[in-house]
Order: sequence, then structure tokens, then C-alpha cells
Amino acid sequence: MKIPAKADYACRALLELSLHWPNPAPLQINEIAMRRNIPIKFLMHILISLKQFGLVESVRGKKGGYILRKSPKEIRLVEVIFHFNEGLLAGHASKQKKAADVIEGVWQGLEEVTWNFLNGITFENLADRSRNLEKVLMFTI
Amino acid sequence: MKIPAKADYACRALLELSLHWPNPAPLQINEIAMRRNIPIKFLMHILISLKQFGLVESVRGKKGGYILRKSPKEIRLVEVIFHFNEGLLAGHASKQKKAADVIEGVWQGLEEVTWNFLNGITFENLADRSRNLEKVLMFTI
DNA sequence: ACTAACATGATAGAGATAGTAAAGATAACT
DNA sequence: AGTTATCTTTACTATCTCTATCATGTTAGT
Repeated sequence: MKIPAKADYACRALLELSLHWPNPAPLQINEIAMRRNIPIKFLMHILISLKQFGLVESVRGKKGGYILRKSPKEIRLVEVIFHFNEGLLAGHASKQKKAADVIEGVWQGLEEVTWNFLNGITFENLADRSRNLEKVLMFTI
Repeated sequence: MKIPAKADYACRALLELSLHWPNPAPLQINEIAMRRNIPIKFLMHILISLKQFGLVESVRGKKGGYILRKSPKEIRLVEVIFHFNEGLLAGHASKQKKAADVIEGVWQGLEEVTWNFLNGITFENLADRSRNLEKVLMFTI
């Protein structure tokens, strides 16, 4: 619920890079920003974060840009979301720590179901869905 | 994920009122704030919100306080959380509106799983858990 | 050297969050 | 009737987070 713009943009950028995969030529920030309608200056910082998370790598200089660091099928949505929310991934890893009270236990349970949901989706899934959607649009228009 | 203090406090206050149920004497803000360690001035505003949501009712004057407006078993966590997050309940009600793109579809799916999770928990559940936890503590200390 | 790209750090406005403060209304108790 | 304990209402504020933008630097292809 209420995904921040940063995480949302990050996912859209990664989806764009997934659709580009496995083309070895890097994709420019500019290109991604235009296609997905993301503020370019903002996207720069987001991609740098994604690089630090180890999800993408950059090529500097002319003809530079970004490519995925691993196959879309190896990137799960959960990694992206939780990276942009203060390493809650760590919180999940140490989930054996039992809740101090009932309410806190509920919040932990909630975190677990969202984690599971997002863990079930890879960027290969998203790329497939996206391509299917494209196909449908081509027929309906 | 990342439950705001307001919603968290609201749930704790409602849990306290649920434990008090069905005692007809109202419970004072002061009492709730002390037991749950919630800033009292802040809790005042929260309880007024809960009243507006129709979850509690107030008794004014000396010996006044708050009581639940319906049985704990009829109050679901989802009502509380979504009330404090800009009527996302409405968003859930109109969930037949299909997502404009793949990413948005994921966020909608995420909202649905959190909704389902929170919908599965009533304050009767929480009160039971809380009483059980108390019992365990009495034995272990 | 020139240029098209990414890198980095500083800054800033808007809005949300998490409260606090003060004066008022109501009902019980004496 | 007056005091007191409680809820009510309105206003205010400090801090933080979000969503960027700007300026300047670095890298690599031509």
C-alpha cells in the first residue's frame, strides 16, 4: 500500500531494462525516462541506488547507459521494494525475533504476507505480462 | 509495512477497549494512554477520529471516557488501518477498475493481499491473543 | 578536443508526521 | 452552586520524508 514514487519508478525502469534484455547495448537514462514518463534528474539518482543494490550496472561515457546485472528471472520485486524501504529485507531475514506484543505481531505478519507476495513476482513475469498487454492492445486498436 | 504511529496507537487503544468489553463503564483516555504508553494529547485526537469512524463512542464529563460502539468481534483491523490511510477502503471497494499498466496491477494486487490479511483479524482475536500472552507471562515469570 | 553520457553532492519546496497548547463544554460530586 | 475530572475543538509547530532540481565533475567514444 502506498508505494513511494521512488520505488515505483525503480520498478518501471527495471521493467524497461528487462524488456531490453538480453540486448548487450546499454539503455540510456534518457530513453527510459522518456518511455516511462519519469523525471530524468530523479531517475538518475534512482538508477544509482539500483546500481548500489547490485541490480544494474552502468556504462559511462558516450553510448553509455544501463543494463541489468542479472537475468530478469533472477530479479524479484521484493528486492527492489524492500531496498527502497530502509532495508526491511533485513527485518524479514531476522523474522525469528518474536514480537513484543500482539499488535506488533500483527505488523510482522503483515510484512510477511507482503514479502511473500512480492517474492512471487520476477521481472521476467512482468516483462511477459507487459508484452502480452502490448499484443492485446495491438489487436484492440 | 511501515504502519504510522497514529494507526498503531489507534489499534492499541481499540485493543485496550476490547479487553475492557463488555464492561459498560467507560474507559478514560488517561487510563489507555498510561497502560499503552501513548502520548495522551495525541491519543485524544486519535480517539476523536475513531469516534468519527463510528468505532467508539464517548461519555463526557466526570467519570466519562470511551467504550466500543460494537462488539470486538465485529471490528476488523482492516477498517482501522484503511481509515487512517486516506480511505483506501474506497479504493478497495472499486477494485474492479482494471490497472492501466503492469506495474500498477502489481500494486493493486499488493493492496488486495494486505486487505485480505487485515480483514481476517478482528479485535476479538487480538483480545484473545493478548489474554493468552498474559497467561503465558504469569507462568514464566 | 568535443560531446554525450553517467556520478556526486548540495539544496529546496511541499506535504506528512507526530505531536503540543489553550480555551471550551459537559456531567458528576460535594 | 461550585469544583473538578473528563471529553471537545481549534490552532499551532517542529521535524522529517518525499520528490525532485541544480551545479559541477568524471568518463569514454569520435
